[in-house]
Amino acid sequence: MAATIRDIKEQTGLSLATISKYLNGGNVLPENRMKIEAAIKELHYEVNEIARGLVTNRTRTVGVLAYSVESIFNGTLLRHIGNSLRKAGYGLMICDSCDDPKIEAENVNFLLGKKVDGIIALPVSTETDSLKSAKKAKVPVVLLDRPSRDAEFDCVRIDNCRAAYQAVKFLLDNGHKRIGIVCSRTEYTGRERCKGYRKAMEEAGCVLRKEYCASGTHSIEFGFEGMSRLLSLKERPTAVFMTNYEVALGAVMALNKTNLHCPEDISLMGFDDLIMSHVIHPRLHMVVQPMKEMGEKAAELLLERIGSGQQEMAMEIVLGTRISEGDSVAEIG
Amino acid sequence: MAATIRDIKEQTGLSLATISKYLNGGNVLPENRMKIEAAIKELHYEVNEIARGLVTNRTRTVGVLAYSVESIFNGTLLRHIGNSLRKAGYGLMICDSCDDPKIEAENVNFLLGKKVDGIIALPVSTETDSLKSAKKAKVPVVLLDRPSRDAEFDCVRIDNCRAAYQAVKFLLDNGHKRIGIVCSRTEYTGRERCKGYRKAMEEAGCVLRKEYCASGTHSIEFGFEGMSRLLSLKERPTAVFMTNYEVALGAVMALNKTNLHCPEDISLMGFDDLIMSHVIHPRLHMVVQPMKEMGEKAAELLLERIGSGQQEMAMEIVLGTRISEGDSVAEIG
DNA sequence: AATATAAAGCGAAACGTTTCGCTTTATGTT
DNA sequence: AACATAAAGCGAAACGTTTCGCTTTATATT
Repeated sequence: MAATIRDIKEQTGLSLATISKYLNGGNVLPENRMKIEAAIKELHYEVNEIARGLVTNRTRTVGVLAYSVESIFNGTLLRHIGNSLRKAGYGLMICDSCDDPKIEAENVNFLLGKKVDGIIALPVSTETDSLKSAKKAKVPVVLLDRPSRDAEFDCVRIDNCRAAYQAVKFLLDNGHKRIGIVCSRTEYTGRERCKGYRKAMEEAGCVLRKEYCASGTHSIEFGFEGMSRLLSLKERPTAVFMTNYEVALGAVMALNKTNLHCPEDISLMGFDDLIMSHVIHPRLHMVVQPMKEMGEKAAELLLERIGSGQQEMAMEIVLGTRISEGDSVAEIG
Repeated sequence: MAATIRDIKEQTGLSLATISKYLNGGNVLPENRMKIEAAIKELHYEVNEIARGLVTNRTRTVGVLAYSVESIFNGTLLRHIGNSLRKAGYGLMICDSCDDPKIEAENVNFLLGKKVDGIIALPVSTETDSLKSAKKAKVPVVLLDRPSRDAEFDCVRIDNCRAAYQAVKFLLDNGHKRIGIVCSRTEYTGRERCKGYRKAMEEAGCVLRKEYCASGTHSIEFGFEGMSRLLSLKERPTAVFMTNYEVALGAVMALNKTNLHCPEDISLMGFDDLIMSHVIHPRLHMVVQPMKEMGEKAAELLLERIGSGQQEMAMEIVLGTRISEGDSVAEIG
């Protein structure tokens, strides 16, 4: 049906090799270049990527392994990854691990079967055994957001512990001492952020009260529940750090249910600058991650690895974060 | 590097044709079957989908064109589409249109270049010209959530007008007469839902007050702003219908900012049963769409079209909705 | 036992590119 | 004018499958 390089050959009288050379940016006499271009236009020729893939062993397709495709955080990351890859002519085949390591492992094999040129993975956990088969098949892997425990893969991420440390330090600097945390402990990032909280508190000589640390799952529900718990304490915290978007959303809803006000009665510090924050009243102080850079860097690094072909030492790109100031933190005592 | 069918041939002494037949589920003598299976295991053979694709002209890959990949609604749909397709051995290549028709058009061509076997599209608008090139290339297209203006493509969706009608009818049946609406008018679904609202109101003989209809973009921001507007009216509505998830989220936040209570001071009806609803207090009444069925049906229909090969008359699958009752609607007067 | 029929196997061509090694043509140097 | 060198073009093989049309083998029927 569709025109092939052979039709171009007939039309121009040139050889397949020459036409192929033209298609891949090689040098061709101006005269022949014209001929080829005319023929391409006339026959609506487009190169068949499948055939090309068969001989070059390249599909110009990258697999994206997301621990969950329902999270808005990942949606945003996905957009940036996609935009970057597209510019390079790469498509992305996405796989949803549904937060299940078993599905993740299946997905890796599926992607290898589809002969992707590389994989960007937002892994379910730091236990990245499922990715070993990719390594064995010499398909480059770049982790995003979450590193592997053994640091055996390239990784683009932020320093979660440090980011949390700075956030809590900010609260401390504003005079807060009784600082609570609503954090998810089900995934790496949450645990790291919790560490940062502890470190800042300890350094400041604050006691780490067990009842100030509400930990649970990465969900709006838990954010609601955790915050409710903190608010019902006899001596409730004067400030609360919420370790991610979903948790913050639930937590703010819990606060709204009471007749306490932010920042008069309680100060808040969130994590992840997603659209919600523009609408919550008062505007939240929050740690912002460079989502765009994260997606772009991951894409960039992966393309580089694909290009080089050889297996290099794993590298880590750790991007900086900053605190976006809102009106949710009061200076006290 | 990897084993090919030729290696299996050497190992077993059978012909390529026979092995290929086995691989594709054809009949082979038990004895030979054993040999082949042993060889496959020993050599870790896996069929090369690229080579297969070249001759069958099938990639077992489906393109998904999403108007935005940042919306949580689409994330959920994506998960269901992905799960269904995967079961059939299909991968999905996803493209983000960023709510821009121009990008959408580019994406279609990109997908055709990648030789996808079919496309599931959540189009930016009902103006689906960009998909015509897919039609020309005989690549089946199934629209999801939003139909095409000229009904020229298969489509899986709900009856938005009817769903909204029922929701508003529910409010009317509970004695409400002054019913407001916060709706997005930037996309098809929002406009249809608004129509349903009007129809129900008119049928009930209620005046359609202009100031009760807050319309704007599909965003949390607008939900917040629109609801604020309604709440500040001298004679404010006794009930408000919010036409989608984002708008509802913003609207509830706006309500929380005031000291009005739901359902004592105002009743609420939302749209889309996403996780938030389990956490908002009080639990929202809402229209729920069968997201899982939508994703599955779209996948199923597309696979059917891919299988049949021929172009059939476009069909529409319109799924039912229901109202999930919460505690946000009071019976009045 | 002869024959008809079904089942299994086979060789070769095809799918649409890229690439290797070689030849031809053009350009520049002495 | 002869030659060296660079540039462009070419034919053929290769990539790893599937599939077509045919042959061989096994099974069933009379």
